[in-house]
Amino acid sequence: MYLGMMAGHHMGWGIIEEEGWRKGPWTAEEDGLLTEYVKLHGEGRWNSVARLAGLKRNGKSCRLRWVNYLRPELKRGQITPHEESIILDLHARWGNRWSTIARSLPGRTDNEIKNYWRTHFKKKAKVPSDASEKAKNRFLRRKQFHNQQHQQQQQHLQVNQEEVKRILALLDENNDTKMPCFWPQVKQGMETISTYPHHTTDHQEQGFNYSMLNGNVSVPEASNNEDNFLWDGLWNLNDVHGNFSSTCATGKAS
DNA sequence: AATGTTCACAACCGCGGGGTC
DNA sequence: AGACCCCGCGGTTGTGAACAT
Repeated sequence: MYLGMMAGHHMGWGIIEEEGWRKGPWTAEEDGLLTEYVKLHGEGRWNSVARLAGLKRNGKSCRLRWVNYLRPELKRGQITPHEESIILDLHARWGNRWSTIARSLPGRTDNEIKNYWRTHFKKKAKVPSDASEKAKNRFLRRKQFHNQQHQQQQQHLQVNQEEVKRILALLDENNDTKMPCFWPQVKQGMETISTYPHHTTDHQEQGFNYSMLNGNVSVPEASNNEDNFLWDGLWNLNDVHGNFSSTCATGKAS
């Protein structure tokens, strides 16, 4: 995807600023240095990176590169239809609070979601025109392709459902489900899939009625593929209910 | 085939909040 | 108290790819 292209050659800039900071696309070598730095020192103290890792990048640039691109827990690939529906839901609720929305989509960054929204939905608010109709058609074609991919993904997910139910049963036994940070995550290949309960259809009237918010954890019925596993990290809805710790938020450095 | 338009996304910027001295 | 630093957020820009005409 974009990685090889961006890392492989620069696109006409890669400027050295007056202060000596490099700007523009990151090279594979810089990525390696930054990754090595984080392995050794952990996330944070970004302004030390230049000195300690031998990078000619300012802290801000390093942090951004790590958070949006190099973090190992990042999901690659297209936004799935169910991720899209979460984005729509949460955007309707919170507006452009991209980082908040991103916390409900493990492996996705605020930048990614922001870009996705701008590309796919911002223009749709305008009056339909020929051009937008064509764009819509293109989008639908892509979406159809995504759906196919998603169905394949669901097949993998079904394998994990048994595991999730097993964990939930254990949690029920221990009556321990009021600990949102304890919500299980299931590994699927390189991806970590959070397993929050599915929202009900009337969530827009009620705020978010994800059942676990009251500590009542239930496994969603396997009604259909599209909605079945709409479970990603909504314990981070502390903004809504104000009483959930977000310390388990994905990817946040301490 | 050439040209124009739109999409996708990495990266930058400015700003503000929180912590520390 | 306030100056400074670090960090994170949201908005914007720039560029190549993909698509349409």
